[in-house]
Amino acid sequence: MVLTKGGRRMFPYCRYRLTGLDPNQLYSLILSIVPFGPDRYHWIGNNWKVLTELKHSCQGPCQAFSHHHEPYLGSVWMCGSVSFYKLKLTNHSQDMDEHIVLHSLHRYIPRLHVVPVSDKQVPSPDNCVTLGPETMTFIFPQTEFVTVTTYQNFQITQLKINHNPFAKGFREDGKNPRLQRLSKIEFFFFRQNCPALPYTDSKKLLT
DNA sequence: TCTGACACGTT
DNA sequence: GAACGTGTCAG
Repeated sequence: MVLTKGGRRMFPYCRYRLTGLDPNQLYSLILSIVPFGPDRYHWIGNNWKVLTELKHSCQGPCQAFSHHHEPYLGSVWMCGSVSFYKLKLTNHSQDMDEHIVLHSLHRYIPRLHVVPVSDKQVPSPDNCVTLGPETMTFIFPQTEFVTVTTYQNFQITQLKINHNPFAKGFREDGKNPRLQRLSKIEFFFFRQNCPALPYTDSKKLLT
């Protein structure tokens, strides 16, 4: 996931489908992002490798984000999928916009907290949700990610460009003149160095 | 490694 | 048309 000073949305974002809730009970949904470990990683070769094994965690307290629709009855939450697309990540430790502050080049994993809420304790800016003993927490290992400020892996970049509508302008079938100019430069460079391979392979070699 | 300006696309 | 969300690129 990319971190920026001003906050960057997660993509892909966390989306869940809930079942088994009490249809008549109010629930708040909280997403927290916790460190997978204290280690700092580097992209070396074609893998993430531990660069430094820190003896003491440099992470702050657990970071949490309330779903923007809340609280709702269990029957409402179970109607469809629940998305946290509005959640933003930042590496700015002094962030004042309620984004989740993370450290670059670290591994994290999101946790979903389903919090039963009584009618008398409806959350508000002055009354935060508390994760009590009745809170149900779910962790999905496949949602683990590494934070970066600059993409390290071309395949991930390409995956995001192909699936994120806001990055449509960078798709190879797009009409971005900037990309077309780069393609011509790459093609020229490729022909000078490796004229036997087709053009599509040259782009992989050069990136 | 990180930042900010930038062009382009979505909402 | 404005605000916002993207990856790129130069420094």
